[in-house]
This record gives sequence, C-alpha cells and structure tokens, in this order.
Amino acid sequence: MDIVIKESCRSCIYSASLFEGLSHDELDYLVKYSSQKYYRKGEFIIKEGDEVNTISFLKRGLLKLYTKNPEHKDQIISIARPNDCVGLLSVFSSDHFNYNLTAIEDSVLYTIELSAIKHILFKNGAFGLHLLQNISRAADVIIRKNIEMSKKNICGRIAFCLLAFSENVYHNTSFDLPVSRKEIAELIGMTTENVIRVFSEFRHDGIIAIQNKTITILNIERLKLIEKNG
Amino acid sequence: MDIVIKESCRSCIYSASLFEGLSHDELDYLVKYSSQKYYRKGEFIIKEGDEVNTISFLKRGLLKLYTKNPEHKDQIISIARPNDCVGLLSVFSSDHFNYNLTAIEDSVLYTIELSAIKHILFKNGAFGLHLLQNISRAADVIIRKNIEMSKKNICGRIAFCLLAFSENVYHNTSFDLPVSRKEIAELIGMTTENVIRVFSEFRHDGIIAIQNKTITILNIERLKLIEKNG
DNA sequence: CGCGGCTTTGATGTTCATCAAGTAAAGTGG
DNA sequence: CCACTTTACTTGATGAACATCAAAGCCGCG
Repeated sequence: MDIVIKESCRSCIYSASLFEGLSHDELDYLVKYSSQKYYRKGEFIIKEGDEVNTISFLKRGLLKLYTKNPEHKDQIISIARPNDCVGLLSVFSSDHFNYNLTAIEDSVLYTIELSAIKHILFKNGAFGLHLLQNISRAADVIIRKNIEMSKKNICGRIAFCLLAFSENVYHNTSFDLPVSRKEIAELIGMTTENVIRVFSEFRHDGIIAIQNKTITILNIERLKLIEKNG
Repeated sequence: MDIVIKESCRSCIYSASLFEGLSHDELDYLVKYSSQKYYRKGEFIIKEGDEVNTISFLKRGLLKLYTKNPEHKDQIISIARPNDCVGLLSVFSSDHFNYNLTAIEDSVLYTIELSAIKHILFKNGAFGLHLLQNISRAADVIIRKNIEMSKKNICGRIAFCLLAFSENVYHNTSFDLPVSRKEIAELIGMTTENVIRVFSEFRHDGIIAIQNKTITILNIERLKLIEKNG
C-alpha cells in the first residue's frame, strides 16, 4: 500500500508545474520526503501558529484559507483548488503559519518536507527562480482579488463568487455549493443575511435556481453584467 | 561624479539586508549593474505595462504603489518607505508591471538589473531563499493590511493612516502629509469628502491639529483607541 | 486674470449591518 | 428512533454608515 502511495506521489510530483525543470534525481529526492494525506470535509489541516515545516499542494478537493478574529468571525482569504500550492505565502515568510486551512470538500494533499525543498533550492538556482515566480503569482492573485472585491457592491461580489465556482472550480453552470451562506459572507466580507437576500433576489429575477446547496445559473449573461457593474 | 554615485551604490548594496550573506565578489558584481536615480515629487517611476527588467529599492523619499481603474479613480495599494524593495511582487510574477509607482516625495532609488540578480540567484541558492523570504513578507504585509483595513470603519482607517505616518514614516507626532486628502481616500477606499469630514471631526475633538498639510497629533491615546475600536 | 484641481461643509439618498423572529435541517443523547 | 439542542437558512423592520450631489472658498499656474 505504501508503495502505491509513493508511486502516486511520484507521478504527481513529476507532473507538477512547480517542479518543472528538475532532474530525475532531484525529483526522486523530493518524492522520498513526501507523503499523501486525506482530509474529510470540515477537517482542520493547518491552524494559525502551527510550525511551518512542510510545503503542500492540493491534488483533489477544495480548501479554505482564513483568519480568525477576536469575535469568532472568520475571514476567508482564498479558496484553494486542485494543483494549487497551499500556504505558499507563510512557508518562507515565517516559522509559523499566519492562517488557518480547512478542507471544505474531501481532499487529498501531497506534502513535502520543507527541508527537502530547501536542499534542492540551495543546489539549483533555477528552481529558486521558479519558486519565486509561483509565490509572486499566488500573492498577486490574492491582492488582485482583494482590490477587485473592494470595488464591488454586494450583488457584484456574489455574482463574482458564483461565476468563480461555476467557471474555475466546477466547470459547470450547475454545481453544489461547497460552502454555507455564512462562509460566502466571510469570503466577500458581508453579513450572512445579506448574502441570503441577494441569493433570493437572483432567484426571483430568474438569474439562478436554488435547491438547498445546488445552484444552477440560468442567465449567465446577466450574472456577468452584474459582476461587471456591481 | 559617476564614481561618487557608484561608491554610494556600493555602500548601499553592501548594507542592504536583502543582500546579507553575499560574498564581496557577488556584491561588487551587483554594484556593476546598478544605478542611482532621482525622482521629484509627483514623478512617475513605473507605469502599468512597463517591462520588468530591474529591481529597485528606495533609499530616500516616499512612493505610492497603485492601480488605475476605468473611471480615473486610483486605488493605492501601499506606500513604500526608505529601505523597502519596490515592485518586488511584479518582479518575478510577470514580464510587465501590474502596478503604477509614483514618487510622493522627492526620492532616491537604487536600481539593479534583474539579469544581474538572476545571475547571482542561479549560483547562490541561499540568496534565493533570502529573496523568497523578502517577497513572502512583503506580500504578507500587504494582504494583512488589507484584512485589517476591511474590518475598520472610516474613523478607524484614518486613525490607522495618521498613526502609520507618525510612527512608521516620520517618527514624530507632527508631520507634513505627503499626500492629498484625495489620495488618503484612495488609500483607505473611501470618498474624499468623508476623509475631510473625519479630519474635521478629529480637529473639533482636539485629537489632531491641522494647518494645511501639517498634521499634529495632540491626543495619541484617543487616536489609538479609535484605531483599535473603529 | 480665469481656469482647473483641491478643500470644505451641508443636504439627501442608498447601501448595508443589526436586531428580531420564525422555519428547516442536522447533529446528540437517552 | 424520538425528543432535544444546535446550527443553518430565511424574511422583515429599523437604523447607522457612507456615497453622492451641490455649492462655495481657496490656491497655484499658465
């Protein structure tokens, strides 16, 4: 069984864009220090303050990256999709994670010892550049998303969310929301009540259909218009 | 004169924390590909879309990093202080800058050819790690500031700004605002009118004194309270 | 001088948070 | 399996925070 998992890790690391350009020896070295972990929906993966000694990337599933504030209110920073490197930001900036990471769907993570990554990094400058590019891009995406969001009103933000799930995550106009209304509120920085109100409004206007957690986008053009103007 | 500038670059690069741990040979190599530039208040340094082929850091002055949106409204992402590396995010994530950079005070920048940085990076893995840490931290600071800001109301945001200028930039309770009211609005994501209203409110409450661009913080405890609770 | 941009204040309106209250769903212990 | 508790979802009413619009004074600049 262990061998099967290692084989799976191997093919995963071999195919990961992050490790493009590494030699077979280097890749095999990384495989030696990597493992595969399964998480159930709702399970904690990383808690704020945890020590940073691995680098992970998501093979299957969906994760939320978020901070907790004094009054029990979470703030979701980003949602990680398959093939995303997770916690890439904290990895090099601090000894301890600044964020929480929780599975919002059953997920599979590949985890590589940070020491092994650093070992390769010291020997291979091109790999350093590659890591730099990945981290810069990941940060860019988060910062850009924040800027985009802060310009939109609540309708625009929800349209943005729905389109992101539909187009970037599920590749389908109909999908099961992996998050609660409350979590959507935490993601877009509004209250749960208003998220629900806008959902209802979109439903009344025939833009989406809602059946519990299942959302179907009926009028994608209008939704895109709302995202753009809102 | 050229030699004087090069000498100045030299001491600057030698003392920059970003280049800690490099050998004298490596440092001298960087100096060879570096130059010093002066910018007057209001001058453009980088425009969105410019090609990325240098890495710069601020020796003296103050810069604003911002995006432009369709309707002429700018959004300030961060303000760079002396010793900050500027545009560190775009440098590795893209061939072209995603942001604009303008001097908001007379400024001096040291600029190093990106090719020279990469040359060192390929040979020295420890330098790669160092760069990774710097970029991660820079991104962390911006993301964290965004999160902090989004939780605050307008009074809290302005208190935050005033305290940041006082404590982190000018190290004095009295200072000349380097930015217009409009730019503060762009920085905190509110309207110019409301920024002015809060300034007036703070003045009426004896928290600050205003004389054109000169701000004096009279009651720092209350300002800190407003920043915390607002 | 006059124009445009920055600053200031007031009046008005919109957007969104908060509070309240009720229904539905999901987990918990006997 | 059922009563019980908790959590998620939904809608309405109210109020606070903030944007928008309008008008006027100020300042620098061609």
